[in-house]
Amino acid sequence: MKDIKPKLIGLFKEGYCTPQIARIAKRMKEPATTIHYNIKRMEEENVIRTYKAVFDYKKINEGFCTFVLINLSPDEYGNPEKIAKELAKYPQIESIDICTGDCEMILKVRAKDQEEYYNLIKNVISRRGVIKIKTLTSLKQIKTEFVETE
Amino acid sequence: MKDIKPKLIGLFKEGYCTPQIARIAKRMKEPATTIHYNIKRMEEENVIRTYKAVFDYKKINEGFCTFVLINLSPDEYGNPEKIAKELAKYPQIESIDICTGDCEMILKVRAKDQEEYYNLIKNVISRRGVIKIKTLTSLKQIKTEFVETE
DNA sequence: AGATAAATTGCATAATATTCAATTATTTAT
DNA sequence: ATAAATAATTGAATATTATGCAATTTATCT
Repeated sequence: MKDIKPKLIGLFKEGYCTPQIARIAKRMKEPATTIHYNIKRMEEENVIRTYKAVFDYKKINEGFCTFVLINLSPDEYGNPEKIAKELAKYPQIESIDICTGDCEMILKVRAKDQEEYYNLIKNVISRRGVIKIKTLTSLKQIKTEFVETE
Repeated sequence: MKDIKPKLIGLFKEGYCTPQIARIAKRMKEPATTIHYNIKRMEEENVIRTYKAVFDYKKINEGFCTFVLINLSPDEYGNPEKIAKELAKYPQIESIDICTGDCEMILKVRAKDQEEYYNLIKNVISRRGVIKIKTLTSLKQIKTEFVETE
């Protein structure tokens, strides 16, 4: 048996999906060509970045979700983006934002469990320039990526 | 001229997309029927919740992004989900999580600008049961919904 | 090991996206 | 205000792609 599921999940996290033009056309009561034209324009203008899947993360072994508030040392204030872009490579990190307020950076992280998260903190997130980390653990997700999770 | 764009954005936020089976099959060097079978199974098992678009939010008038840390009054600790589910109706709210740590609930919000966000705080997020709100404003988004942004 | 269920696959067909050319609407320049 | 140019809409034809089905292989259970 081939282990297709993990590969599919990988591809679907960032793309490999496409709009359902016929269904949209029916729903909006417009010709499919009109819908097609408008969508292609939005793609060309980069209004739409990608089409992707949203998962039940518990079911794909990413049930442990946290928000990580990060403080940087003053020497790093100049280019927080350098650190951010390195972190972006890690597939457990759903989002990265440079912030104002109590912290300079906020991550949303999805790991298998507390242990995997701990390793991520130890090996990836803790690094020169990061002087403080505060974790808020999600106990229950009501909505994610604009999708209500029942 | 028809105003198709906003309607498309609404549909694409939560669905109206579908996997590109042929492209995945080519990429993974497997027969399309095999890919099809595996995807359908993941859909039936609700491993995949939906297929959707990811936007350049600045370009769709949702450039003002914040994380909102919410404290609830002790009387509401019993069912934070009630409030959460009411908030979930609002399309500006990308995610809602019930948390441990410094707050009981954390939202990710995308509004047009500070003014629209202010109105959301006043009219929607502030309500009986919410005793404290702290906003962290995103200055720059490096990654969102698992997708690196530019 | 044999029986049962699950997964993989090729082929045929149905559904869908895409191209193209023509028409209509909108914007720009004079 | 009008003409010219550009952008958006559309239907019909075609090219791609998903899907259903039956056969085969692989895995699971007793």
